[in-house]
Amino acid sequence: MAEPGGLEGRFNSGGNAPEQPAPWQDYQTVFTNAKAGMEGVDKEHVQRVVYEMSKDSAHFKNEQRKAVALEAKMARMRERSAALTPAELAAAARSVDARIASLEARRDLSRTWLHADMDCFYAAVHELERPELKSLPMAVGGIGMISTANYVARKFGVRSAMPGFIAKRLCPQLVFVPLDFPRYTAAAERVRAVFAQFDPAFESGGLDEAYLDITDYCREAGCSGEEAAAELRRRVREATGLTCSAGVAANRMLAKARARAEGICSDINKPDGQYVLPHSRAAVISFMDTLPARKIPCIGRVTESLLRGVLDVSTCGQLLGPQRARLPLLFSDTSAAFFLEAALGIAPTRHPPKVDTSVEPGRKGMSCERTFRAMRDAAAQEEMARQLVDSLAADMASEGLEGRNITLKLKLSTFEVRTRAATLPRHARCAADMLPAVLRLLRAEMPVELRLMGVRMAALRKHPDAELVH
DNA sequence: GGGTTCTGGACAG
DNA sequence: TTCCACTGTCCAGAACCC
Ligand SMILES: Cc1cn([C@H]2C[C@H](O)[C@@H](COP(=O)(O)OP(=O)(O)OP(=O)(O)O)O2)c(=O)[nH]c1=O
Ligand SMILES: [Mg+2]
Repeated sequence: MAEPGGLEGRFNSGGNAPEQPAPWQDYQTVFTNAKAGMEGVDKEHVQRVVYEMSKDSAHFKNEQRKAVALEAKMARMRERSAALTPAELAAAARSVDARIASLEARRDLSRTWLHADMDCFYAAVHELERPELKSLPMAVGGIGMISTANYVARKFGVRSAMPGFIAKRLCPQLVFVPLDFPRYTAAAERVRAVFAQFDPAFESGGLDEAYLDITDYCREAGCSGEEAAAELRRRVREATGLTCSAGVAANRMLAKARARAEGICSDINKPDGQYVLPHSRAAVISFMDTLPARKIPCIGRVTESLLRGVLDVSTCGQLLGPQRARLPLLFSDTSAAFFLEAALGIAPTRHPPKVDTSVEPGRKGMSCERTFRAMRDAAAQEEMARQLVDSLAADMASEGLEGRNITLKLKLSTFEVRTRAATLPRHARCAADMLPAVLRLLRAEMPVELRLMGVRMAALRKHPDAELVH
């Protein structure tokens, strides 16, 4: 998204706290971002435990390597920013302002969007069948990795994407429940049946969330977005026993950001909530003004720190401030355009056209990867490749797909990731047609000590004699 | 100049 | 089969093609 760039030293040259932070305070992992369920958590304690359990690991070394690379990129962008001339900045400001004006002229506040997100989804599904788990700290996943945790566990600082052994240290009584995708899929189906009542064309993002254009529903039911959200949550609870949170606003991005601002993903834990952003330009502008840029979907940890480190920007309002002229000069055209639209609170208000999945693959790629105990043995690695290719081929067959571009993914014991791709002479459908290329790619990397191997097929198409599934 | 392929990486859930 | 996952999308930059 972002790219090397230049700088503007005066904005952040001397702004650091005088006291040196303890090393664990400096360890910015994904867990340092507060999330739903984190109220009343001793964040310092959590951060210290995470740091102590990480600091001597290969994983930690790799994180440091990435941090150094990010720092270097930031330094290049600062330099470039500092080198910008007043003439360049003035010209850029004119074009940015023209773009803002034209975006503003086409702002569409006529639609009503709802973003729905299930609360603690995987954990809630398990609690449905085993109610006794509700009062126990529980995490879904294993000792290696946690997918999500219930509210009791979150109070201990346990959260998504946290390795289980660290979570166990934070909360020794933690109960682990293994992943059970068939259950989540079944629950998602029931939830989606409810979503369809409000918008038959709803778009799901993963198993547990969806974007709904409820404009038509509201008109037909003669209700407000707020009332529709309450009704949707009521029907979801009635049909599934699960709770969800909803954001309502004039477009999809705002609907999600509105909920993220104080519900999901916020410091305050508010499950089963709904959040409405009024359809007025003033409301949108004032909401965006103080909204942390990080709350915008697509602005992650890295982009957030680039914006802060290079431009001293942390809110959407600041994105539109004096620094706006630097955006197109420091970031790619697409990134800069995206930042502007996002900061203005502008996003698509219509569903994209549907693709016919009986003709189109319905996806761009399909992959399969596995983590295992460090492995050096070449024969064992080749056997692993065979297994992965077998299961990939089986997955592709289940959707009647064949592909022409195969990628081998390796994660070394050092956590360094390598991908090696090959374009096949013709589309491959069965494992036997994929394996030779995969083995060739693998052998070219040997000797290596691996902790993960994966295979991915792209350039997909539906093969001619594919049966239409149900 | 354009296109394509390959690689690494950000992001999301 | 584990002491930091797995699946999928998109993008930028480099290398290579014409
Ligand atoms: C964030 C995340 C989620 N998941 C899975 C587990 C989650 O239950 C499911 C939905 O993700 P989320 O909606 O991000 O989380 P959640 O539903 O568990 O909790 P919240 O109440 O805050 O919405 O996706 C992962 O497997 N890995 C991840 O890193
Ligand atoms: Mg959720």
